[in-house]
Amino acid sequence: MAKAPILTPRADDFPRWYQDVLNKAELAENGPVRGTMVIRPYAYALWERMVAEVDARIKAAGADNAYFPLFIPESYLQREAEHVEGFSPELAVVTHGGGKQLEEPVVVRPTSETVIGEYMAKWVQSYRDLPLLLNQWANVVRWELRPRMFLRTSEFLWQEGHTAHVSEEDARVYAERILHDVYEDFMVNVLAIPVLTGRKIPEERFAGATNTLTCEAMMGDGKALQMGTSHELGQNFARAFDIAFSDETGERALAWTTSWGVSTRMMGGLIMAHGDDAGLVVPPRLAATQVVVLVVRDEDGTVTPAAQQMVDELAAVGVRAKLDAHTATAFGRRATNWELKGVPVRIEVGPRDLAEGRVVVVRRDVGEKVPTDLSAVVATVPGLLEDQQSALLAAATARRDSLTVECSTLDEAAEAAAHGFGQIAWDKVGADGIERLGRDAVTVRCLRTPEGGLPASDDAPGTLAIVARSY
RNA sequence: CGGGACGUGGCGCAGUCUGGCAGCGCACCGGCUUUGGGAGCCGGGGGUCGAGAGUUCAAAUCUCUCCGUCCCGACCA
Repeated sequence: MAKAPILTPRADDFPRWYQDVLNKAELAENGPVRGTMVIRPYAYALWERMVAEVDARIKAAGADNAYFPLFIPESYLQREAEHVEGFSPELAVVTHGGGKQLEEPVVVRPTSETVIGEYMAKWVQSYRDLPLLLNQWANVVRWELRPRMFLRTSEFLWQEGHTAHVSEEDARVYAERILHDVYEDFMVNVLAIPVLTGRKIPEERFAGATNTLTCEAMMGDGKALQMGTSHELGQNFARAFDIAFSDETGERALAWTTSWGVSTRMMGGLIMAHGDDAGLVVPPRLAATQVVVLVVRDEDGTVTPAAQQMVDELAAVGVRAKLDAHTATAFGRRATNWELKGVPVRIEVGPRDLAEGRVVVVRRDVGEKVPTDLSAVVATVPGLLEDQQSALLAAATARRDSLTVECSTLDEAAEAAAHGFGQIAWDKVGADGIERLGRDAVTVRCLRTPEGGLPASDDAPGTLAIVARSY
């Protein structure tokens, strides 16, 4: 019997599908204040996994975690002209505290370049203090006109790295190292999302940066999502906050700084990159729960212990497994719920299976059901998880590539962006081209060399532009 | 911030045009029967109809103001 679909089909209404997934998979809901978001436990567990994986890579890149305050003196923001101009429209400003009007308003951090710059200036005296490599996990606030859960909320969680270096070259190399070794590596190998790394055009640069590098991913509707950025800040913040040091020759010099971040926006990317009409699809390496062992029914009380034993054995070989023995709820509903939540592998165990010495193993991505001998399950699951991990990346890559069109005119590029990405020679775009594409809500997502590398400048010869509609 | 749609138990909606006891499906609670893809039957509980003001004997329904949500455009991770 045909049931009404649980989720609005993606092809019918993608934004509605996204909302449905958030609700039905119990990921998040709106907070009481416009633009704020409550992250529910299942989604927060995924975020914690992202944090763990990204944090490990940041530490491997040599940065140390620290924490800087939520409140920033308004005057700090004003020290860097472009920075304050860029962020003013979206600042939350506290004017009262302790029942009195404050002498100087404090802003709730939209990002922490300014406070951290102030302290870097204190901590950096000598070239021997450099590079100074800091990171913090924090919440930030940017008042949003048009919030969308996870993608653009007024308050979001992120990681912001801030570094200071002796030379422009060192800063550039480090910003690129973060882009590739931390962000791209995490997104490709853990999130199974193929990202295009590239250089932002000046209009899309971070306020106060001299160069912004980005990871751009394609979502299920063909639109682009900026999943992470790494900025070269030149000496702009060093000058504003006097981050200066004595070099080897005793000369006083200004440091070169970088900053870089990824946020809870990645949750939105995860949902929209892999999700299907049955719900979320979580790549196994990310999944907080990789396997759910589902007791179909258990009249005589023998099935649940067998299932629990399987969970224990899976845990013993390093698989994050969970037992679902809530047999008061019908089997079909529970199966559907785990699919909504995107758990990579479901193992169904019922009395019939035990009698036959096997279980049914179901893969979330393709829905394939494989009867498997009880004795072989624990040994096959890790390989199954890895297969699914690579299948997700392969599928996402194939889809992106098939929706990426090489174009030779702006009209072709705009047409390509109606469905996916357009690739066009950057020198064919220019200011007029940006205006032309903008009429179709298409923007330049990033610039790349023909080999997929990072262009050394905004106008390097041969540079290609990736254009798309974007979130 | 402009254009459009919409706010009615937790979720999805009808009722609004034409004012007259606040309803339906799902979810929730209890009982029995069930359980291999969204269980069935019986019995329950839950809503100041987004907020405020106005018109009226009477407002979910008419008028005004405000707030919020979603979609489309200008800004962002």
